[in-house]
Amino acid sequence: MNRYNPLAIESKWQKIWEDSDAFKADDTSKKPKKFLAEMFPYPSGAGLHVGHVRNFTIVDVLARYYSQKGYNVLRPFGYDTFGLPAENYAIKTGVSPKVATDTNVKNFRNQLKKLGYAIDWSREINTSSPEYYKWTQWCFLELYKKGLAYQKESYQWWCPVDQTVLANEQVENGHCWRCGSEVEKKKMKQWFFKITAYADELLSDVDALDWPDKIKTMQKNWIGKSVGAEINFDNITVFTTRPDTIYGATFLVLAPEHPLIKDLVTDKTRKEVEEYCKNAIKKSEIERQENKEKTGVFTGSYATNPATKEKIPIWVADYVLMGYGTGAIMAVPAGDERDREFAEKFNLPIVEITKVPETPFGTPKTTYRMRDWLISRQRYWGCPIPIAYDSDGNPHPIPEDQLPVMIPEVEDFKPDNSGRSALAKATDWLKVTIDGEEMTRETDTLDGYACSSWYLWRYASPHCATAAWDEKAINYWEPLDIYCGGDHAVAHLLYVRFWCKFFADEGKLPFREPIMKLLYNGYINAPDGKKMSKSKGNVIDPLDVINDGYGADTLRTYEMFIGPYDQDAAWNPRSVGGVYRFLNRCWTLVFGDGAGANGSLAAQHGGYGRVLGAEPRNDGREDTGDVSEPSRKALLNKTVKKVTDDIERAAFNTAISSLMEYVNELYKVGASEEDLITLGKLLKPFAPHLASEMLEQLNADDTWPEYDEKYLVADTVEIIVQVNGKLRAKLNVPADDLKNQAKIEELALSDPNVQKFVPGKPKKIIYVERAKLLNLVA
RNA sequence: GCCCGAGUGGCGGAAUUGGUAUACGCGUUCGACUUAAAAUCGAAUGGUCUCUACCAUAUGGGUUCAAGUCCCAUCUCGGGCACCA
Repeated sequence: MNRYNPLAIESKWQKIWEDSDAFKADDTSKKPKKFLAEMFPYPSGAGLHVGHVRNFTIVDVLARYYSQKGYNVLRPFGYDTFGLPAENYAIKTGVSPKVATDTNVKNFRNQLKKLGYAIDWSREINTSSPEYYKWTQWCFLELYKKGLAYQKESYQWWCPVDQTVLANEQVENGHCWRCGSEVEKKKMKQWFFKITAYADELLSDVDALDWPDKIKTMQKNWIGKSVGAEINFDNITVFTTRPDTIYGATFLVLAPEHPLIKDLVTDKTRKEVEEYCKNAIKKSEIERQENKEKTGVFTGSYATNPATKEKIPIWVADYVLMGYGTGAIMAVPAGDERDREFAEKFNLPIVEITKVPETPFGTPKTTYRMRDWLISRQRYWGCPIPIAYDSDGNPHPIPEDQLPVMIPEVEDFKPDNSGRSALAKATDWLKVTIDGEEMTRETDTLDGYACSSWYLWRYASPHCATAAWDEKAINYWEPLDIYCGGDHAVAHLLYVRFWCKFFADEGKLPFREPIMKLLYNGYINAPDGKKMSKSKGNVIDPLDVINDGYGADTLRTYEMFIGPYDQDAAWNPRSVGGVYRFLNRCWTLVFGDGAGANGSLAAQHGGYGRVLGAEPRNDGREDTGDVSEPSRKALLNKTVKKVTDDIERAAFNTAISSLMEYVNELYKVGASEEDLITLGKLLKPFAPHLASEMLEQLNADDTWPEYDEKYLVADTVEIIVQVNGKLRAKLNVPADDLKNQAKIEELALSDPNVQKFVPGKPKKIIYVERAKLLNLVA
């Protein structure tokens, strides 16, 4: 007896797709293009998890849907391979990050193929391959040439025991993640990208994007535009958004890092102020957050309030941040809660604001919360910054013809105790000659987000050897039509917009926004509703689900059925079984005993399938295989419309539920060949292997079915009759009568149940043809 | 603290423009098939109640012929930001 055997069907089709390069995108096609991508993954040693599967399947459903619809689809794949896990693994085991990464990529690729994704494998990219990072370095130099990559002294986490720089995520509650000792801040020269140069445009262009409001709001808040004024209090400039409250300003507060403090202290206050500043600067942001209790010291100096002409004291406090505005504020305790708290603690005057200045004060000024993007990483496993220093310590770009600056092979991957990455251990590599001058290479590498800030453009021409991206390919494919991911709401999605605007200004991209539509998917949690984690032992391995016998089609369809794509969902093993049952029913319709082992149902039954009559019913009900042609057509067309509309609006869960309804109905009324072909086509984006098998058996292609409006209109319609908004009767009338309100009213009023609730003449009658509803007000 | 989002059966969820609340799936129950079980197929399944009636979409108000959907207030949960002047 035939049985649905997903694993056999899936390996068969995966081989066919692989052998035929089935998903290769055509760079010159005249068909309309669709370019879709997921946020490319960091290939961890653990392999794919169910969250990846959700993310990638959404893209796959859309990619397959659009190619079935006749679009020229580009659906590439890549790996974000630089990063700390590989480096830490290397430090621990001595295995080179390159070797470990290659293994992980290979594993990911095999797993992706087991899921049947419609990926154009000829476009695979990998950010740690020299042919890729050569162009990341080129991007850096473009920014450098325009002054948008620059160096600045900045504080960096430093572990005094390990003698090493730490990344933010390696600091846990102010302690080194490895040795547990308290970390310090160390002032070091660091590279930055001047993203703030684009703050205004990044903000104003957000609104027009077809992105979730949540992400748009987060980006806006992150950029954090404030319009205010700068006002001089003698030689101290403050920033305020409320210049109108200046009559209430009773003291000034400077950030501990403020450069003027040293000039303001007196012999009496110097020691105390210096001590305070030193401690405040050393404090981590976490500590500043934890301790909201106001602290501060008086500098000993006074400034003049330009409005009241009064002398007001100048204080230093760590609740004022050097990185925002001017690093100095006028404190208005009567108007600002923080200033009030500070004034109360230190007994400073609180003066009600009785007067508003007649003329606007100071210079209008706009500031942003967003800071420039710190890109220096003192790490080995990253893209080397293509810079060298001359004997005076001045930076020079590595000439373009010397790119890529390759990552040197080293034995020991630990950063050294000078705060430099392991690159500093490659002594030969460090030396470089530029224009005849011997120089020393930069040992910092780039933040991984730099590598992912341009990969979407590389996808258009991933093997282009003469440029980061080929102009023709960019013009054809870009910008990206649909991007899907569940992370990086601000960082990556802001950086890629920043680079896009920069390269557009350079004339290298013909658009100013890189991503037209964003689908931001939710997480998949463990069956207990908690986050999956190795330590909790509640991880569901997607490959286990496949190999348990459910197969990739069930896994994919289940993850699309689990709930709205943008909401978090908990894994439910029983529901996986339900989806498997559904696919099994689909299979049975075409291949089951009732369908006959050879040939389609239509061939066997001369038009109508089932299944019908092939097995006698044993449930005592009549076979309804002779259901009328119009109602059969109505069902089919209704389903095509529903599934099409649902995929378009990314409602994958309801698309699948309407396919389930369709199948349930076909079991009752029998399936025609057209029904089965339509089912196969509609099912293919979700369960491509099974659907391909069905369509092959039925001798059909996979073109997306069209629906015909005329079949959606049934010959009879059901009218809802309400009394005072409550359902009291349902009327079945010929469709033509929908226009005839008088007749419907008459029918409704003659219904005995309606008469019970409407004893006399109704006070008011509302008829809504669109909703097929009549409401009588009694 | 501020800014978003959400709250619907035993469970996941559906209801797209204010118009039949609970689609679809899980679970449960019953039936068919079977020596039996599994699988499969069919039926039932919000609550109260014998009466096809009343009550139910977090809570309390409101607007409307009509509210899960709109407005106001409250509670709970989730996410983001967190001394940004």
